[in-house]
Amino acid sequence: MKKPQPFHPDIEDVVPADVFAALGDPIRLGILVSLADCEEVDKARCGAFTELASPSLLSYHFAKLREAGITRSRAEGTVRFLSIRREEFERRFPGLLDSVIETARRDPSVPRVKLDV
Amino acid sequence: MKKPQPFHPDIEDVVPADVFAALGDPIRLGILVSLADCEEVDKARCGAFTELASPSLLSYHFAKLREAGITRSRAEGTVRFLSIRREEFERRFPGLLDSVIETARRDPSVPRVKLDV
DNA sequence: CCCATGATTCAACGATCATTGAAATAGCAG
DNA sequence: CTGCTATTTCAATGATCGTTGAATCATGGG
Repeated sequence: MKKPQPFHPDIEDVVPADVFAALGDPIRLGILVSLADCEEVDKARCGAFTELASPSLLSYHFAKLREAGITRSRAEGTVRFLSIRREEFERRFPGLLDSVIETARRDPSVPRVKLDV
Repeated sequence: MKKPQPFHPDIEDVVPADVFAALGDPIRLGILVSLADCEEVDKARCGAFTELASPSLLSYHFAKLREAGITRSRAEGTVRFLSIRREEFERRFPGLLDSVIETARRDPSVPRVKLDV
């Protein structure tokens, strides 16, 4: 059986309160800024975030971000790649993601991971 | 005994994850955009929000917004006035509040109240 | 002083959350 | 097929959340 690609909500179904709820956790903000700071777009493995939390907890947080329409997760072989749904999200909530990322990036309370080689 | 003015966190102690958590509820977003759309700045009574929820539930949500550093609450006689901590918040998280409010304002899922006379 | 008004506090509830560790799954390499 | 690696799922936990309704408190007006 093929491993199914995970569920991604239609961006139009995403609602502001759910987005903010998903952002309301330091680990998830850490995942987001780490992704945003990653040069190699769409090349961030899930396994690269282990400094932030245990694998199973990461999986939980990945799902939260994904279900809030913020990130996309693509299975490729045994690995999963994570990326931000930039263009779609920008269309849906213009300007929001940029200031969220800027805010999180500036703040030392948000944990980080270096994703680039 | 004088009714004590409620607790407001030092804006420097406010952390992004807590801000987003506070924004992660439709009623609280509704309070925020209603405040933002109010012409008479600093003149919004707590009691003007009863369309959004019961008094006790409103009180709960007011506290969440206040403790996240987003709003200010000033007791004056038997009435309490609510306002957004605009300047302070803008200094602490430049640009964030504007795009949050714009996002919430644009979205029909966020309930609203008409505060002006 | 008593009462009405505006608002908060409290106790309770079920629901969801973040976290853990163990088990399951899928693909790849031998 | 066998095992190895990357990741998710599941079951269980305690904590926090959103909501309700009753009780409380503070203030101003009669």
